[in-house]
Amino acid sequence: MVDPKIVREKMDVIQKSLEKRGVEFDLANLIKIDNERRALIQETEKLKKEKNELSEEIARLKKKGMPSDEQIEHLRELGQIIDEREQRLKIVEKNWEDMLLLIPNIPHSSVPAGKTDHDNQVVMVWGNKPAFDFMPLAHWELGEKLDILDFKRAAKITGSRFTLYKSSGALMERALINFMLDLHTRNHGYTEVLPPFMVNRETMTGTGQLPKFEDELFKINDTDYFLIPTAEVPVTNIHSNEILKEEELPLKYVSYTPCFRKEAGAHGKDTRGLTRQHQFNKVELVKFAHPEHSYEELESLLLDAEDILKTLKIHYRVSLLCTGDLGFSASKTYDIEVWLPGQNIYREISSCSNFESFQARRAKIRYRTHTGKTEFVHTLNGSGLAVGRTVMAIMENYQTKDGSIIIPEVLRPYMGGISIISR
RNA sequence: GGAGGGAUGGCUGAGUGGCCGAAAGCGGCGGUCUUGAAAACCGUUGGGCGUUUACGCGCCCCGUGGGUUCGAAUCCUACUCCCUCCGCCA
Repeated sequence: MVDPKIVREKMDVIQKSLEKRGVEFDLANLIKIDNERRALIQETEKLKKEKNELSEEIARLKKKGMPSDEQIEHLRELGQIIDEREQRLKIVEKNWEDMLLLIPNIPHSSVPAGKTDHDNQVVMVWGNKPAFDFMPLAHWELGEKLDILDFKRAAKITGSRFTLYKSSGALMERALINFMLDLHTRNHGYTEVLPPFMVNRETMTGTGQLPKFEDELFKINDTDYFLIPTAEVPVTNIHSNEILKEEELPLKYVSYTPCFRKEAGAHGKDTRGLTRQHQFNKVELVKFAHPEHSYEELESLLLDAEDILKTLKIHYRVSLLCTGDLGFSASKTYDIEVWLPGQNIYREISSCSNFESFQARRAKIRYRTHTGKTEFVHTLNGSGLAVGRTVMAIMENYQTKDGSIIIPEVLRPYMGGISIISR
């Protein structure tokens, strides 16, 4: 949620932000509702003050003599008027909040203007495309030939966009999860957490998935629980409604979870292989940072995520997302895009964002400053990394002419020492 | 799933209809004392909203929502969560 004070006092800032993002929103109406809301608050509070004073008067009189019937009758009437005002206020307030929750975050000043992902800026490139003296295959071809990925049977079991991993494929997925968790906990100072994979509506609202994106989520029938689309949701909400100590910031968590997404609107896109699934595994990095240091923390978060690909020795580049491609809750986002020689494309494998106080305000995550005040923390997160897409990247980058896959050195201890997957 | 018990400030814990936003203790912070520290003593110590240049003033919050009452932390009600016992179960 954006700061309501900014909406009220610096409407042009919000207006510009909406334009940069290419989002339509009736700001004038929101301001109108806010004014109505505040007028109602002032009116009811004035009445309440009057009521409180009279009430005390009656309490005093009761001790000595009896209060008059007229006074009690007057109070009763006052109470009725207040009830009526409060009911109106409640409606207006709900309306106001509903609208506020639909305003996207304000992009950071360093975010380039742009409309689509074509306007994103490549800010760094690591390594080189591997040279092959044969036509490299896409991972789905390799996976089926090696009998380690079975898309047909997954479709039989559930439906499209699911995968059955087998033998070394399943082993590699599991190995990567452990490798990533170990690297981030041992080398980068993150605390491992294993959260619930279902969350309630309030939690989903805290990180910004609700109310706007309900149609992208899987909801459990007959409950108000949702399957998480990313560990960001449960992990960021670990500290919802809490006041943290300034000196314990930044808090850093790493979490493995499966992720469930409907991917509405992506029909017909990336239908083959592991790229776009309704269920996939991800190791996620989450930080709670001091507002003064959150952009430094974003840079180090990005490096922590990059470290996985560096250690696996896979070529990638980093893009800075433009205003039009930026997610609803984010102020600034870097995408790590891994090279996939079998498909001849770069593909997003991690997205690292600073949400500033946007999620913290929704989820009420605060810290106490040295002066004793409470302020909202800044929340950040990034994939470290998407596991299925990492399997995909290893398969395509480490393939050999005969269709085998060499296991990256660092992964071998996690895979029982094997160095190659072949038929 | 069945039967009971409970939810109060950072923590422990009083409070069963009217200066209770809440006693007391612990913890935290500031101070006195001390070369320094401890102990002791004194003071201070929740959050949100509205208004205000500011000092301040006002309103709301005792798990959450509704209700009774002139007045609710206190009474009623629904829900949520926690604890104990029984059943079931990985």
